[in-house]
Amino acid sequence: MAKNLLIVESPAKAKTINKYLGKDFHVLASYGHVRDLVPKEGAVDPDRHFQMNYEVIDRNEKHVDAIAKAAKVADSLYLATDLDREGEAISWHIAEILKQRKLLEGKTLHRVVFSEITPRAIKEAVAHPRQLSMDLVNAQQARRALDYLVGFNLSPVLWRKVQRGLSAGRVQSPALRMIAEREEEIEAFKAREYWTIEADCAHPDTRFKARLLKLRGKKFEQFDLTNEADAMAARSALERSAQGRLVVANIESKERKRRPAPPFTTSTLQQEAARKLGFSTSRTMKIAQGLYEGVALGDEGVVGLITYMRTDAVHLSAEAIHELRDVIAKDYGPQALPEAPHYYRNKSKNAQEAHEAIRPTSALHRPRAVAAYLNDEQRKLYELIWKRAVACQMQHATLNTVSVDLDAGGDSLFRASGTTVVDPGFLAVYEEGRDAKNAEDDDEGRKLPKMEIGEAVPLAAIDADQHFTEPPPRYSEASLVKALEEYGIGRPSTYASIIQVLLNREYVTLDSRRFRPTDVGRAVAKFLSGHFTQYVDYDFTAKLEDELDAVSRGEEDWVPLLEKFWKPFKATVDEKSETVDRSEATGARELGIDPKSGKPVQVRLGRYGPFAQIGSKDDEDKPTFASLRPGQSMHTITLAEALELFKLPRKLGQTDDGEEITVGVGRFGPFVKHGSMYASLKPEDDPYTIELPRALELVREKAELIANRIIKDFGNGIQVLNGRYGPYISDGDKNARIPKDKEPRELTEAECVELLAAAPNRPKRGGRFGKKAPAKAAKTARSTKAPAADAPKKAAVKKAPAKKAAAKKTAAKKAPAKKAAARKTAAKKTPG
DNA sequence: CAGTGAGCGAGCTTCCGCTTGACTT
Repeated sequence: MAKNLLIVESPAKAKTINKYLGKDFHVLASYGHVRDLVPKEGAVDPDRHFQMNYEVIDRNEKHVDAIAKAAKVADSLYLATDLDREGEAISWHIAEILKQRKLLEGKTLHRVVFSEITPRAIKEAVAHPRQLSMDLVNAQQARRALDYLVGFNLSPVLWRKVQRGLSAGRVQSPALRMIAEREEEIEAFKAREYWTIEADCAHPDTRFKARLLKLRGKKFEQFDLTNEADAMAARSALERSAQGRLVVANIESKERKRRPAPPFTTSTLQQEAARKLGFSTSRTMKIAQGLYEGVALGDEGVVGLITYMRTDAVHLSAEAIHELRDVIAKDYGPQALPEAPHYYRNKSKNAQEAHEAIRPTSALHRPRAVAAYLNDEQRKLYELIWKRAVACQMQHATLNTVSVDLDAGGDSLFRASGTTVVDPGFLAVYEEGRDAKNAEDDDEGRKLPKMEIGEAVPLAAIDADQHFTEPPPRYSEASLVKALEEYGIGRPSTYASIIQVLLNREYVTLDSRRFRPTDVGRAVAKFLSGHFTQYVDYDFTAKLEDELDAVSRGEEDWVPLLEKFWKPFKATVDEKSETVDRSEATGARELGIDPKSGKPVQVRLGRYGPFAQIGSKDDEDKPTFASLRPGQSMHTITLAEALELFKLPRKLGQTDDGEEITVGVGRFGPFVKHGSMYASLKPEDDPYTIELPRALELVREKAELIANRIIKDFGNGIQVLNGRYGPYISDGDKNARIPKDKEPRELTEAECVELLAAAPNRPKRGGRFGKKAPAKAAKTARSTKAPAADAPKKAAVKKAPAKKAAAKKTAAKKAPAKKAAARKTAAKKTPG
């Protein structure tokens, strides 16, 4: 048995390191954190020096046990978790657990760290162990406690003031704020008209266009021409003074270098994969995880193709640079190889740099060579990572920009620019994508004809074009991640899940891959930034990081740090809970007066979302209510649109048997009702205009569906049914899958009873509390165990209803037609 | 599963950051 036990966080890492260290070492993975605060109230006690109540994370219990078992027979323990704050804490927690289980007696415990997975780095680390840094651990505990205190105190305020089940946190709330504030900017934006003037030059060699640079002795600026009359006048004047030609007044040629982008971090990988491959952040991470864990490469066996994908570091190991340079010289020639390697340093302040940048584990695994073993998405992502890493060590590109000034007479000038590549350098392999095009991009690759000063260039036409400034764009997943990283909010391992939280809470929706805040999202963002300003400030995390750094350097103590935060925070929570009015917090609006009743019309945010209301609860007769339609927002709805909502339900007519047919909008969208049967409208149907024949058709379809749903009915509640995922058995309470080799139609009652008994227990719906999916259920499910073994049943019972409801919610949401986005078309450029 | 929204107040929700698998109605 191995004498030494070494613990790392990731099992893939454990596998690799095992190979490097040989027989004397047994390498195990902790699978991330092993202990965490109990996920309920009172996990941190501010009254008792912020004492923290930890427990082993359920899903990692088996890994902890494996570590404990191996520790028992080992002589020495090496805790080799990541070298950052979180990694130090994991090591400490493992040590604490082992101490509690009395497994450390008579053993030596070492802390070792490395920031790259190479044989050299690992051996070096093992040769130079150190002790656990309690300062670093305490910095982590402070971070953990603060996040808990913010989240578990702010969220309940939202439950009381806005809506049940909502959440707030140090990271998610500023992220939401960004999206909500961008929406306000867009709504407040007033498009400005401006005109550009271009000369269309008919040079005998090449036709080209030139932008107006100077008009009647004055430098031409964006808003110098803001209406058609002025633009036309300017154009005519230019036409008159130019007299059919422009004279070359000046030629400037400038050479400049372009340097390759640094190798990928999590954030830049997510951005570039979105730009170039159209991947979502979670897609990118999933594919990268697969490449990291390993791919079967024929004779070579299973090989991890990339280094760790959750990193904020841009540095590369010496070995990696060496190999990249070899490949560059071999594949692209010695002139593509700079004399010295390029070293990159991190710009983001909160970087913890526990890993290398994301790179191929070996540059020798060229994309073309491994392509056969990868699926489509893996191939694309690997190629991107490989090229970026190779390019970052290549020669810079040399570009030449030629600018020609053309005199139009009357002290007016046009300028044409063209940029050509003198030496492509790294551009031969890879160039980073861009989010927004600018004028310079248009010039790129454009080659102007050879001209000389004094030469007259024939003028084909002078064009004046109308433009409108455009509002700032809504955030995409990638641009949100970029913004978060710039503020130091969130970590590489959480970028994708932050987005998931905002979506799960229904704070935002993705529309054409851009974030739009919902009414609830806007209400929460506004409430928090208005009443808890400093805690959802974009700089809150950065300031916290400074303090945590001081703690980790041993200059400050973590308890006073928390004390300093907690007192004013708690006071604010208490005060706001008392004083803030609920309808103010939810952003209620008065729209005007209903002409029919003379009563005021309001939009408010209720338990089930935004709704319009005519009259108030103090009136003699009760107010009437109507939910807003999908796509409508309480921030933008008009009185007329709101009144329209009250036209439902409509009576369409009667069937022969005297049953009434009505159409209305319910929780699950527009529907036709016939007796007690409801049939959903299709996306192309409009509840306001639908007529009787179409409604009857929908009713008939629904009846048919119900008839076909039942494959077999045994009369005792047990049925064989047709569902979304194919046929299944149900006793009304519990469902069972049908084995592949069984024909559903031929199942006997006894077989069904047996299958139902064998099926896993599924509790009934969680009733009215099942509306939202807790982020945790989707993400970590910490409180859930397999119902087997010693797990308390309660945990499983708790989780399932929420998950079920969440699935339904999304399914129901797909049904209504997407509102066609009305877009302005004329705008081409934005100022600044 | 299908028209709720106030208020009464059972019991309930919620954070961030480390890591990988599990499985539908």
